[in-house]
Amino acid sequence: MSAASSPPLSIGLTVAIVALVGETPLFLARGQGLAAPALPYGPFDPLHHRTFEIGLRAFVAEQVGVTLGYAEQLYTFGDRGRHSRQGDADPHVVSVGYLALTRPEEAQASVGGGFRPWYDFFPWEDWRSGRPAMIDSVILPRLLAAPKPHGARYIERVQRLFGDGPDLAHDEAALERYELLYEAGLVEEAARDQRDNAMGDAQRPALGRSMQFDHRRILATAIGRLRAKLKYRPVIFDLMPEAFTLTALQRAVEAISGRQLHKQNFRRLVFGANIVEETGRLETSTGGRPAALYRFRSQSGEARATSGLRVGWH
Amino acid sequence: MSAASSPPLSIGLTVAIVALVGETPLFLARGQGLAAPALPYGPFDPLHHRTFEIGLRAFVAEQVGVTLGYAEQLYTFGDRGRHSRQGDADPHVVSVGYLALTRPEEAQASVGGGFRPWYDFFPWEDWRSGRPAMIDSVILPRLLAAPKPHGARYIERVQRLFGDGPDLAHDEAALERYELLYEAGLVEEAARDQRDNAMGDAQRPALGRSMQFDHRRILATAIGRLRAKLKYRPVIFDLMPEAFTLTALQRAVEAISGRQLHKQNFRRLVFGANIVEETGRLETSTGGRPAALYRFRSQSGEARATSGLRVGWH
DNA sequence: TCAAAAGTGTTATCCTTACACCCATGT
DNA sequence: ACATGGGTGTAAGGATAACACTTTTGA
Repeated sequence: MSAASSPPLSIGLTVAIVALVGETPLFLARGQGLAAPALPYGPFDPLHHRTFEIGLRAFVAEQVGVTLGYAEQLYTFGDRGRHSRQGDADPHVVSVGYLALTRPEEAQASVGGGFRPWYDFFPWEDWRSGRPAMIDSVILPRLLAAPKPHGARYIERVQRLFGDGPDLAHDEAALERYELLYEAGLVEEAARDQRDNAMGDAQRPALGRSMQFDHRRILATAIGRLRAKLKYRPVIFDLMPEAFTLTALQRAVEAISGRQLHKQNFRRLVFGANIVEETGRLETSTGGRPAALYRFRSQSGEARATSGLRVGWH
Repeated sequence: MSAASSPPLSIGLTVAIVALVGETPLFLARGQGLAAPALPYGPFDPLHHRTFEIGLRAFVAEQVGVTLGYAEQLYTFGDRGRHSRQGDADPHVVSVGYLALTRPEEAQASVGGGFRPWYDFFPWEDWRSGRPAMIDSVILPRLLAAPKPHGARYIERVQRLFGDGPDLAHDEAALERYELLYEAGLVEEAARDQRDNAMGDAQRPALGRSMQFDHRRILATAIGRLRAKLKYRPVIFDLMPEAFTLTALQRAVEAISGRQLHKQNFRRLVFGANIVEETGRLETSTGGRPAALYRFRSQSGEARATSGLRVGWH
């Protein structure tokens, strides 16, 4: 009856640490220069740390000197081969993926790595200036011309994830989109992972920058989860400085969700949720009329500072 | 850089297998009679199984003879002590929790365990006949009279999870509710897990039936996830027989979500989503006018058989 | 005086909610 | 005939989407 007879494995923690500087969503990457970047990861040692999250905060503080705010578990990645490289033996590391948020101030202070814009790795996820041209010029043609035999639902998935139907509002489906591109062999990781993949070497796919191991998949999971969470929990404020203008808040939500929002409706939403309060101060360096500075209204009251911003797109 | 230096741990799989017979949501429990039931669990061996899900299906088929339909990972539970009992040494089993669905036919055919109604273990989650009386008569008084010092947000959480605010529609918050009850010492597991808990032995809490280890927490996670999923993916059909009446479908959604729905609105929702099609047959044994039998419209077309049923409560 | 960004009032539209009612069958 | 559950039309109310406009600053 006991599960203790399973073979010993090592368990790792891998974390997507997200910060927002201005209108650019960033994540903390390890590895500079030419090599494909990786997410911070470290072993989980239950003798030293009572829970995953405690272990996570400890190794992040030690390894990269960043203090984490909000953290949540994403998914546990255990596929065989997920941690192998080239011709290595397979150590089979099972990894518990986490999403963590940190404030813009921390994004400067990191060591042994740097924060990078996440849309460099997922250019098809940034719809703030409208539907990215690459979807129609590159992604859809290649997806539909993909040589390999796909499942019955393949066309349906392509349509839902990249088509121009009403479901295009699905900003949360970042992982599904990445997985579709991976399956169709359009990201570099697909070619790297499968030697037996008889993909034409003629045109390298290179949709977005690639990462080591399955870390881009973990990052896609993090993006999707964060975008979903925005809508029902006020997590956006964990990415904001203490005080902010309403436009800055809107730009922040737009940056994370990768969608443009309607100004008035966004304001109504924010005020309706009773989620911010005025500081009384003004921000004058915006270039036009000075903007009122607000702060997050975390102090309980009976106000529902627990809800998120159920944005509907522009 | 490598995570391979972490100490060896054993990894288990624990699964909440859900079925629906009539209007009763069930899960597969191991252990009959007096002992607290447990969820099926088994070791994960990466040498035999390439992924968690493959390993899961294998051990479930072998152990309890049930064929799984839909399966999805829930959460990985790794807190120290989660697998200890009474005075045991702590083997620290990390467990990857899964939700799996199976058809009503399978619910009869299981061996070495049986399917049990999940609301026996979460009576406060069944709102189909209105707000359960026990919330006002037992849960709220005890939560508010809880002796231990709680976090700053405690009252806020009580209000949000069990109060009568507008957020009461939060059927998905099953895990949060269970955790609140656990923290307040109102479920048997809380007393069992903490010897140092100076809880008055006078009145045993016993809110709902208890389970072994942290399996009730995993089940709560499964319930919440399934309820959420219903709203954006047509998973309900994985719990239905081939053909069903619209009322049966409505009762199924009501059973899972624990809420009563409005007949006409539910029908409009179903037809609007273009998610079912008529079989042409009728069900006559319902007691009144015969009902049309429908089936799930999985065949693609351009119809969006991918969406769920965004129900709003009665 | 003009550009640039903040901030607001108001309307059209759709979706949600809920009322009330009719239909087909078994007893 | 009537009880039982299946099945539908339609109107009220509220949330959403988008229009166009005014205000306040710096250059």
